[in-house]
This record gives sequence, C-alpha cells and structure tokens, in this order.
Amino acid sequence: MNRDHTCGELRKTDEGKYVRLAGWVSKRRNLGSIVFIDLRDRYGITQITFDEAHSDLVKDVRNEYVIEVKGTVKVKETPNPKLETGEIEVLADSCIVLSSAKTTPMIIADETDALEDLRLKYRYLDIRRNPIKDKLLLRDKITTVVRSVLHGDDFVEVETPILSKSTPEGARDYLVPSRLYKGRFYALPQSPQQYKQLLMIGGMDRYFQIARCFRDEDLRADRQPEFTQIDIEMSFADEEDIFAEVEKVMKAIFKEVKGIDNLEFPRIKYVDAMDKYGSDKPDLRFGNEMINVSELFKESEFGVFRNCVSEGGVIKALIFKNVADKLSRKKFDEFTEFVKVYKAKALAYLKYDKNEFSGSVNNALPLNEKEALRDFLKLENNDVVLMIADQKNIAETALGALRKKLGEELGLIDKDKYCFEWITEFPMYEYSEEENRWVSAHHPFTAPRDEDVDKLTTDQANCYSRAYDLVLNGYELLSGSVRIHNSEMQAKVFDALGLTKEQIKNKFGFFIEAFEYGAPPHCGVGIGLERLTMILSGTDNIKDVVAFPKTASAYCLMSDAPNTVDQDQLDFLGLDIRKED
RNA sequence: GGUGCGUUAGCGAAGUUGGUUAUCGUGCCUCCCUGUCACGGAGGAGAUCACGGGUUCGAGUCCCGUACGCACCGCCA
Repeated sequence: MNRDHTCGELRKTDEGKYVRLAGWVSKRRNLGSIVFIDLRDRYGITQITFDEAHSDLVKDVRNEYVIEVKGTVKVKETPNPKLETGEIEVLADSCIVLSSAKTTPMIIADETDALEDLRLKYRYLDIRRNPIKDKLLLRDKITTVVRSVLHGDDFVEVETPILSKSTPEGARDYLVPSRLYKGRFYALPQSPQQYKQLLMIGGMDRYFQIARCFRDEDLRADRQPEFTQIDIEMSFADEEDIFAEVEKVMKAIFKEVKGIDNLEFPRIKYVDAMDKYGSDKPDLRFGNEMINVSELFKESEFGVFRNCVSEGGVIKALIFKNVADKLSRKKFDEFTEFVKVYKAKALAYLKYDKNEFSGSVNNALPLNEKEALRDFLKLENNDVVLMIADQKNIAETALGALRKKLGEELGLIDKDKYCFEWITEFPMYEYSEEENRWVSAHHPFTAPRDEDVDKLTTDQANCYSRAYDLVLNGYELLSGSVRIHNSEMQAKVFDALGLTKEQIKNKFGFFIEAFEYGAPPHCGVGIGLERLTMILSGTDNIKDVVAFPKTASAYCLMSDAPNTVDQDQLDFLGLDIRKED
C-alpha cells in the first residue's frame, strides 16, 4: 500500500493528520532550502512542501517521477484558489522514489503546446492531462447512467460477436482471416444489427449493449475506424416507445452531467429538414431557414435564374439579418469557393440597405425583381441574402453547409445550448450511380411507412421508411428504425434492391430463416457514444474522447498499427501478400 | 480516389527580394534564492531546417516528387 489518500481529497478539516500520498511529480519549485512539489494523480494535485531539514530528500527528484511521500497536513497561510486542495499542503518528512522518468517530450499540463500527432504518439502521457482525462471520465459517467436507466427499465445487456460475418451492403468491412478455414474471413461488425434483431426473435425483448463497431472507411474529425455504439433494441414496440426510452436516457445523462432538465425533442420529417436546412442533421441552435424563391424568378430577366427554374432546378435563399456591413467582397469570394466544394456552380448574393441593393447579382436582376425579393423575404436595412440556383439536392446541400458555416462565423450559435431533434421518415432507398441500382438508405431490414408499402418495388424514389435519426447540435447522434418483421415484406425489399434469391440466401440466409420462426415487431437505435461525449465535453475532435485513437489515415502513432507480420503467421493463415512493383 | 494547408533544437513557433554564425518562447542541465503555486535571477547545452531529386556561384527560402500530420469533398447500409 503506497497511499492512504489521493492527491485530490485533503481539505482544511484534515489539518494535523499524518498522511501518505503517492503520485506523479507535476511541478517542482525550488526556492533554495525550501522545495515545493505539486503531486498529481487522477484525482487532483496536492502541494507537498519540503522544508530546509528535508529538502535533500527531493534533490534528485524530477518532473513525472512517481514518488511516495509521508507528512503532516497543514493549512496554508496563502491558499491557492485554483486548486481543490489549495487550502492545505503536506509538510513532508519522507520521500521514496517509486519510479524515475525521462524528460517528457511534451509538457504535461492543461495547456500544452504539443500538437496532436505528438500527443497521439505519447498518448499515455496525454491522458495524464486534465483535458483528456476528464473526457474519459465523462465517457464513463455517460455509460454508467445509460446502464442504470436501461437496467431500470428491464433491458438486458448482451454481448454479441466481434468475429462475425461480412455484410455485403454498406461500409467496407475489416476482415480477419480464418486459420482453420483457409481462404475464409470473419468480418468485424459494422454494428450488431443482425444479432440484436436475432435476440428479439430469441425473446430477449429488451436488449442493449455498449458495442464496439468497425468500419473501414475514410475518416473525419468526427469519425474513427472503430467506435462505440450504445445499441438498443425493443420488441412489441414502435417509434413512440423507442423515442420515449431514448429521451429518458438523454434526459438522465444531461441531468447527471450538465444539471439540465428542460430538454425538448421536436420532430422534423426528412424532406422538411432538407427543404429548410439543406441537411438531415440541422443545427437548430440558430434559425436562418432556407427559403425557396424559385417562383419569384421563373420568368426572370436574369437568364441563369430563369433557366434554372425552367430546367427543373430550384433557387434557395438564406437571409442573415443586419450583417451586410460585416461581410466584405473577399468574404463572399470565400463563401463562393466554399459552396463549389459541394458542387454548386455559383453563389449569388444581394445586400440591402436604405433602399439600395448591391452584391453579385445586383446588375443582373432588374429593380422590380429585387424589390419583389425584398418584399417576399421582408428584408430590412443591412440584411444579406445568399442564393444558390441549381439542381434541388445541390442547392439544398450547398446552401445548408453555408448556413452552418455562417452560423458559426457570425456567432449565431449559443455554445451552452443543446438542441435535439428527431428526423423521421427517411427515404427507403437511394439510387447508386456507381452500382446502377437502388440501395437501402438505412439498411435493408428497415420497415417502409404503412402508406408506402405498395411503392416498395414500383416507386422506389418516392418510398419513405420508418427510419429515424436523433440529431444534437448538428451532429447525427443516433440512427434507428422500425424493422421489418414479416418475411413477405422483407422479400419485396430485397426484390427492390435487385437481389437474386441466390444472393439473398448467401448474404442473409440464416437471418431470413429466423424470421420464419416467429418474429415480434421490433425497433431500435444505435447511439454514437463518442459523438455524445464530444458534444457534452465541448470538443469537435473525436480523438479527444477516445483513449487510444487512430490518425486520419487509420494509423496508430503510438503502437504503429497496422504492422507487417512474420511469414510464419501468413503461412498459418494461408495468405500471400501481393508484391507491389 | 480528390482538394487545400502544414513539416525548422525535446516541444511550440519566426525566418524579408535566395547571400556570411538560423531567431524567439518554453522545456532540459548547472549555480543562487525560505512561501512559491505559470516562482524569480544568472549561466549553459541542444538543429543532417521531414526525405529524395532539380534550378543556382550559393537553397530553410524557388521547382518537382515521396512520406507523414490536419481539415474538407467523395465514401460512411
């Protein structure tokens, strides 16, 4: 036993106690014959003081040494308000070095100057810092609340296989070669989707799992190749039941973590979200909905606008109030480049002030059209209108992305606000230009809306599903759906996807068969634990909330994974590596 | 697969139209200091300027390529 107290717990009331502490030397301040050491562990920092008679004990102690000290708790004359333990110090009479340490490659403090790649290489040092440590603790707090709420409602935690079967639709799988079956592979699960549905058929009517998932796709600031899903599924239930359960979980988490208990969960249909915000995960912390102004310009003198409408495109407009004087020509050039990334051909903008118009389309549009636009949009002095005339999906997506960017840049977002919304009735299918066929927008086990059942195989473009997302502050926090639980309907969906009987049997055979033995109606969700932790800890970098994350190219800078293996290992698995020339 | 930005002491950055000994902060080491808590003061060590090629009398600086990192688009049932 190296300690009887942590470095975060001693207070004024402990005055006079003789204590034993252990931890890392966070900082050493040598004032001559008196030496102060900030001793750090997971719980905090306590100042240890070595007076003239004992300063030799720490003569050779350096930063990040692990030491055990014994001494008497003393109330400080000048407390340090920045520390929880700032009112006391420990006057030491003993110090044992448990472990020495090299000079660290980075400064271990809340504010470090190290860049992210260095922090990833020495992640175990980075974890000693509060900003990372606190996020791991928050993540633990969240899963604790989740388990508590779900267990309280009779949900059962079940672990499903990591060595599972490759699923042909969707993201690329990570594969694991089989030794006993040469030439065959396990796949790491992209989600426990099929297993949890089989658990429903198995009668585990309320299931959850804190499940690791793997997807071999390119990464982003909010995406890692392996991530954790709070996976929930329930039987004899529909949207209302699962929404209620998820809302209950979210409320409990926000209450515990933030002390917030006035959360709201509005619902928006997918088509409306795209129409108003140009996104299926709109950030509702600010308004600025897009407005369709196609009607105003269908006979415009401005050929670009007129032709766009006559060719079936749309003109979408965004208004930002009272900012015209803040946005320079250079800014609009930047915005134009920004929307081009989303395939938009151009960005039109108009400033309005004191009955004067200016901006990129000021000369192209006649006065009467500009005034009609002003009246339609109720423009006031110093307002700006941004417009994109393009194909519907491009105009919506590009302007939606610009809405988000401007919301951030113009400071329209209240960082202390948490805005949830359910996005419902996603499209059942989307057309894959690459594969030249309809593919599932969610996954092929998603139930269609009742009113769209007859469109399943005949009108894929207008068939909507009972899939839903929960969005929080512009992040897709979870996805889920009511599942298909009858074999005929499932067959129709496979048919619409253009799958042959042979393909269905190979890909989903065991799964489909299970539905012939009595499947309850069921639905569920998978909540992105990292995204939730990110939002609650105020970071936009997923690596901050993962203990040992990968880089944007799926590499571990600390362990150098993935790595090559011995020929022996390859031989066991019956694998040959193709030589690149 | 694509686009953009970046790579200079342990760490973070500066480095002008290409020109002599590559600058600053911090960390590290030594010495001084009894109340610091971003301690203070004095001194010192520490750089194949990512790698490979090219232009040039001369390259940290210009050009080409590669690697790595970051962000975004595609992708992510």
